[in-house]
Amino acid sequence: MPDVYRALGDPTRRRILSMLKDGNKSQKEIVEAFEISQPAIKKHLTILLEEEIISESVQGKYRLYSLNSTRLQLAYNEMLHYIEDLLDRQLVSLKNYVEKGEERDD
Amino acid sequence: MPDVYRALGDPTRRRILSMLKDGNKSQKEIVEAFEISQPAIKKHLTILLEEEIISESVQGKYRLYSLNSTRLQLAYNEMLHYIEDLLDRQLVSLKNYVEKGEERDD
DNA sequence: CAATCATATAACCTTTTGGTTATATATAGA
DNA sequence: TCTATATATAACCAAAAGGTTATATGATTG
Repeated sequence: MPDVYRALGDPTRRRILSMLKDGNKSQKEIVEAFEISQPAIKKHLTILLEEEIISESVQGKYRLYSLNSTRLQLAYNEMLHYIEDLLDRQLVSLKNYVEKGEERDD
Repeated sequence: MPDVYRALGDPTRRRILSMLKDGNKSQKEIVEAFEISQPAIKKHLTILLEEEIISESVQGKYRLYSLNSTRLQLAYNEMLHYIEDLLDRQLVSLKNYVEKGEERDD
């Protein structure tokens, strides 16, 4: 079972994911958006692929990366579950929070 | 700002948190519940304390640990919010999920 | 106060993580 | 086909993470 925490545990990887939110990106584009080397980026991408948080597709000489929404949503649910269980009855405003998050406010 | 991903990123630490869900525990009790050494547990506790996910209170020769629910919830909200932001419009059934989770089903 | 029990700390080890540079491979185009 | 460009891989490095054992400290109790 893939480890979401591992995937999201690094700030560079979170920045990569945020980039992909705005549409698929080639490895080159990602590399150019950071100050670290291409092999370093490649390693982060490999980890994100391993944890199935992103997907890869080959297009000519380019590699395109995209968010794996399904997996992210699973991760989300997994985390929700875990914290729900932890906080149990003390979980006061989570439903509230999500509702606010989606439709902004009451 | 403390790094919640760091605190929650380790399975042993998540297991410790799950233990504390069932009531406050002394360090000794926690150590006994795991197969690793007391100093190893102590290190995990220190990290959780640093990130303010748990609190400590001295009681005689014991150290009692308890969940810091507020902080824990903030931590998860931060992570969940990040994922929400990633999924943005694609986040279809989150509200649904939470509602079902809370009031069972339709 | 001596012994015991719970916790703290020091020193050390191995593996993982996140990075590097140098170089190989593969595809596209002139 | 030769060249330029995109990506992959190898070899290496330093620091952090997660663990160990040995030992010190501090509180409780016989």
